[in-house]
Amino acid sequence: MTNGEGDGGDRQVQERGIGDAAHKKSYTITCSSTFRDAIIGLAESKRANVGDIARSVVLLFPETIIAARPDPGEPARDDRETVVLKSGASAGKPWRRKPRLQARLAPGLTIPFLRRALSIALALARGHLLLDLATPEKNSQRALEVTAQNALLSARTEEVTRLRTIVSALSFDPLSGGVETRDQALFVLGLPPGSHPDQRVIRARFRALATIHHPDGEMGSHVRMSQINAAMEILRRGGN
DNA sequence: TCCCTACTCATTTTCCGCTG
DNA sequence: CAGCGGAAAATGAGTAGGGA
Repeated sequence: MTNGEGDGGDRQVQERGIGDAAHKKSYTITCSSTFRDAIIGLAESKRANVGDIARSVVLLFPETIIAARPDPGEPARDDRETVVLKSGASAGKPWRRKPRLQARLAPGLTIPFLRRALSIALALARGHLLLDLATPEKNSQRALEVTAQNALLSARTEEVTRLRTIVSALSFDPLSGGVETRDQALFVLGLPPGSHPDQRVIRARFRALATIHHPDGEMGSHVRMSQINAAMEILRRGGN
């Protein structure tokens, strides 16, 4: 594998703010097999990975909220997974070890803290925190969970507002007279006027824009979506 | 416009050193 | 000495840039 010492490309990645491997650490999170399976299942259902889930909770929730969560804990003494090496000098040899999750995250975190963060993600996914929203005064644990939920909602609202601003700034201005010509259709789809993109490109562009501007979406715009549909219709009729 | 190359990052697999 | 855990190595996916 490459060693991450690239020059130009590395600079570009850092400038885009994607991050760099040197400032991440690989964590081995030992946990019960039940907890491990639940987190993996959650990750698969969300089309994410364990690192994404842990990162989301760590970013969105105050440290005190995560620390206040009960630690799901280490696996029981008889709770072990067997791993059989598939290659190398020890191929075929079975290894018994504690069930684990692995993730690459920023350094400075502890395993119990990450287990707590993942348990919050699990509780959210199962709707446990939402249930507690209705009865915040019942006890302090529930109050903590409501605070956590509110923190999540607040951060999410902020993010949506920010994304709306970005999408609005980057999107086409709706045409006052609607979409009537081929050039106008190309403009709406963000394609150069006079160009002749094939249907594959047009469909791909339509799908990308529809994902952003569909009225049911968080960034939705009924006017833009109507003009995107009209543009698609013109380019489809016109053939290419 | 397409393809190839170079690169980063995430995930999976493996191994080595520590501990009981 | 075997089990265990941390982390390195291997592998795969994704993306940008440049040249044909």
